Amino acid sequence: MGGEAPRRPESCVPEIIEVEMYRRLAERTVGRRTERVELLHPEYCRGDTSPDELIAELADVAISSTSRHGKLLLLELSSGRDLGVRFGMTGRLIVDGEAAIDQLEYAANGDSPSWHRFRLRFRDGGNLLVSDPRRLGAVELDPDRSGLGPDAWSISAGELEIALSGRGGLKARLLNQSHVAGLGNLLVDECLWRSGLDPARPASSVSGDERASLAATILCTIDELDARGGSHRGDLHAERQHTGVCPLDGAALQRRTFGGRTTYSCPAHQS
DNA sequence: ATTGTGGCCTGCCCGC
DNA sequence: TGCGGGCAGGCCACAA
Repeated sequence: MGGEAPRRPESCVPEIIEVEMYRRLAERTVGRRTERVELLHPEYCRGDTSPDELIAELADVAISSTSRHGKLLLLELSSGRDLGVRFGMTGRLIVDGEAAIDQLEYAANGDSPSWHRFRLRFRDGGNLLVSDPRRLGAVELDPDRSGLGPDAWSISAGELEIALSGRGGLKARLLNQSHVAGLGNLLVDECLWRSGLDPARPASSVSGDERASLAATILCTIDELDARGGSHRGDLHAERQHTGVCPLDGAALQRRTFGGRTTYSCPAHQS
């Protein structure tokens, strides 16, 4: 075996794109009525909702609509309440036995019944399932969204200006969900790489022109990677490794840590 | 108000 | 072949 190509499993860590895929899949549950909920791992119910309350509220209620704010998936219930689902780093949504990510990718990571944390059973016999090996995700009724910034998929230049105002590093601000909701480590690295901006720069040092460019890049990158199938399909992604080189100019990529997150950037064209 | 750190958890990969 | 250490893309609490 050659062993030249880096072996990195296709991963589907839920950033904004994956959660939007989950939301589209969850659309299949709209209009359907629940029969009961299975909280297969009680600790998966967090925040202000108790397991008993969750079980009671999700028995015999219809799904009215779905929405998403950043990485938070919301199922609006006919009772007027919302069911919020966070996916952490390893959460997956499966509706009626079908995953949002296409079969090949999904099979690469597999699935195990022991990872199943939460299931809504519908009266029609189908179900909505959250599978999450690491249990870093959670479900909660009426999650507080007041701390979330504007959704990255529709962020305007003005909203980005507000998000980047104040102190702090550029990457840290973009990752902080209270400033911009939805961007994760992969998308931020990809967007900054495409924009030619150094993640270490103070956020406030980004000029108006650079900000406008970054806002446009965020929108088109999300659209493009959505079309490609996920946030791990960025141009930079294959080079996110120790020997990685910039796909643009061939420079050896710089590997640093910001806020505990591994960051890859190009020292030649990101400044 | 913001950054940095550790913890939460488990799976996976690598080296021994 | 098996084992132990290190690492992981999110998020939260906490300290500084």
